[in-house]
Amino acid sequence: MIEVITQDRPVVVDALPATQQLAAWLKVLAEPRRLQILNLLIAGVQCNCELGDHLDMAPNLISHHLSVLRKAGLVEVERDAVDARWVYYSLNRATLAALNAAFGAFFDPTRIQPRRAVCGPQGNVLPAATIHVTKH
Amino acid sequence: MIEVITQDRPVVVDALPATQQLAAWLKVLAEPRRLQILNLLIAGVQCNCELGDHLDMAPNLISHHLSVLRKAGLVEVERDAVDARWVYYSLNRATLAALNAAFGAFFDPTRIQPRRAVCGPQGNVLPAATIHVTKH
DNA sequence: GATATACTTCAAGCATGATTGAAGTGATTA
DNA sequence: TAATCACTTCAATCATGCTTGAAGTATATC
Repeated sequence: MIEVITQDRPVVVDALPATQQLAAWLKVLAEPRRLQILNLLIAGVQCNCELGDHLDMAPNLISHHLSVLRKAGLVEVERDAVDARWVYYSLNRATLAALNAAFGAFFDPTRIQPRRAVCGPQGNVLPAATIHVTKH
Repeated sequence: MIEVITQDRPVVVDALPATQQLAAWLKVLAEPRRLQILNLLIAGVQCNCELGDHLDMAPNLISHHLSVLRKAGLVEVERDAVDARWVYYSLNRATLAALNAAFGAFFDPTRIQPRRAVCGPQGNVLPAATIHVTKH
């Protein structure tokens, strides 16, 4: 826990469970192929083979990514009642809702505070354009 | 581009710019320390040294992560007008708004389509609980 | 039972990127 | 001008995890 002093009372800028949970979800989502898989699941595509056809990926790789998504609670698994060899994946709407809530809470524009001049001379600030950007 | 057939008209499930852009942002955000840095920036903390104090990180590492955030357009840089040795980082609200919009659009619950039985016998589905989970 | 199907798990190889210490840059002060 | 300060860049190490091919599992069919 880190405390930042406001006018007269401390505000907690937690290093915290909520942020950690969001970080864990983002790590799972920060994979282009997993996002594509989610995109297909959202569109109603559900079996390993068809996901592979659409994304041009080996079935074991699809299986791996689906496993990661499943461990994160984002997708669920079912087997076909007629022929149980077929496996269908679907979205976990509750987790998706929690994810949306966590993301929205963290990046809520109204949370943004003005600069606190804790270090530095006094904090009169130059426009960004005047900065010397080093080229290499 | 991938086309999925709905009732009577094709719906584009693009492999697409919007998803690619979101994936790029998520990759930048999927780093616990960067999320913590953003969290501090949101709380009004802005110079490298103080971020380092709060997060117990070396200044060069902070600098590295801030550089990644800056290249993603999420933060901006300014130098102090009184003493230009001090550098202040702040959030780019426009990019943050675009990020929120992209995330919200991708994970919009109303986008979720019901299963399309394209492969598999017919798609009568068993509850997830009946699945045999292999242990090792 | 033997074979086929749909998928999963395992055991590498490999690439990306976080981390670290040292050197470098720009600005200020003595 | 020399020294200091705040920060950045560089080079190298190291860890995480994606990817791939092979082997394994569960289910269904012959």
